[in-house]
Amino acid sequence: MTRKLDPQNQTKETVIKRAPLPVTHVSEAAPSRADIEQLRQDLLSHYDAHGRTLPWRIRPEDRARGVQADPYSVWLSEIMLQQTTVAHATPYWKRFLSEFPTVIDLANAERDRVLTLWAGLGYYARARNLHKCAETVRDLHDGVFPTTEAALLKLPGIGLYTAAAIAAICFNEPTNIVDGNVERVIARFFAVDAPLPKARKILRDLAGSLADPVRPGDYGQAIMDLGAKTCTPRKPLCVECPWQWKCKAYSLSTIQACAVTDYPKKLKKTSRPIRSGAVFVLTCGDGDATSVWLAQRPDDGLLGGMMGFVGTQWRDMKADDPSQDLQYAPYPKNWELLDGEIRHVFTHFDLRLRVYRAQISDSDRGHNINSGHEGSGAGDFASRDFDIAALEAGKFIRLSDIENYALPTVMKKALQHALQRAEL
DNA sequence: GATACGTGGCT
DNA sequence: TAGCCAAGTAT
Repeated sequence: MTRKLDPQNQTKETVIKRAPLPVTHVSEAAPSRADIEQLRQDLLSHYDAHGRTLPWRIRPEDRARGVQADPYSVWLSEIMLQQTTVAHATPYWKRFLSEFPTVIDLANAERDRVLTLWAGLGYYARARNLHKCAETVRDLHDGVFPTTEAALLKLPGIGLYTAAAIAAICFNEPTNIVDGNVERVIARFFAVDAPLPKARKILRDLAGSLADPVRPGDYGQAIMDLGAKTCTPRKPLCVECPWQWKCKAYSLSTIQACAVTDYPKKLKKTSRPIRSGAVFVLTCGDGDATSVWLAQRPDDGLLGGMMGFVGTQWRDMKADDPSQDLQYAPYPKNWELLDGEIRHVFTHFDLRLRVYRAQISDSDRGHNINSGHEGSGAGDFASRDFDIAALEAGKFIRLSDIENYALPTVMKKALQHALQRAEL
């Protein structure tokens, strides 16, 4: 039996024949062939009996009849589920599929519309790549998803995990599906002492040694389910685990040498720095006609391509200087610094955001905002030069229409803050 | 290989 | 509260 389970590791013939397990990292030798067969069977039986019904999965009875999943909806789910919980992603998946029933529909959509539907899901590069990927499938693949792991891997936003998952689930290719769940299950099963993230390669190889080539998609989903529902990060339910009989961490835990949750070992994360800055919420009109000034952020970097309020840079607390805030205002006006701060957590920093607010009349709007070139006076804030580029990129958006714009959560918080404080 | 990249839920 | 975690990818 020749099969490739790892696109990064294709030089050798089979998965079973891996490099010898490094004794320093693993507490026990690899399971026997017979054990591996038993483990596969245990997991798949467990999956057939208890597998979750998720909307992008085909139903068990259809699966039994050999029906294959739809690559478009599986791909959509896999991208959305990257670093995201099922509960959070599911409503988005339904909305996307409803508005874009096929990959062609998605490719033909405006990117801004895609970003709007994605708003709130986070990691917005996923949405930009999602659209790019759909365009690629439309333009380079006749509107049909490629069917191999290697070809899928070339598409934007599809990495090692997603390519393996789609190829296995939709096309029955015997790939090695490794996500965070699998890493945890495998680290416990083999009691791998090497800490994450350095242990990735070891865990990947160990995972590949167990992966089932006959039902690769079911196996992959089964082991991910096992990690999500049974072999959970905090309180694993070893009592119901089909792999308990061979699990090294469980075995060690029964002789009180360790707890199952000691695995996977991981390096301590450095604490998140705190950054701060300010945003300016400029409103125009009132009541139902209230509009706010929003600009599209540059395509690259944080919240790339999303809409947001104009503001200062977000800098390390120590480098942030509130006395300079008004130089970044989108419009010369008597800005009110609102009480309180927005707090928002990003992956790599905590943000504290001051919110300024000002209101302009419709006459101001017509006269100044759209021309935006005055500012020759000296010293007077009301006549300074302001950021014309930011102005030209922005526009007034009706609050009643704001759901049609790609506003990330941090900006929604700022808007809420400004509107609430304004009422006081 | 390390770092950038969102958000919400749970303890 | 503060930290951890969730079906990772791109650079």
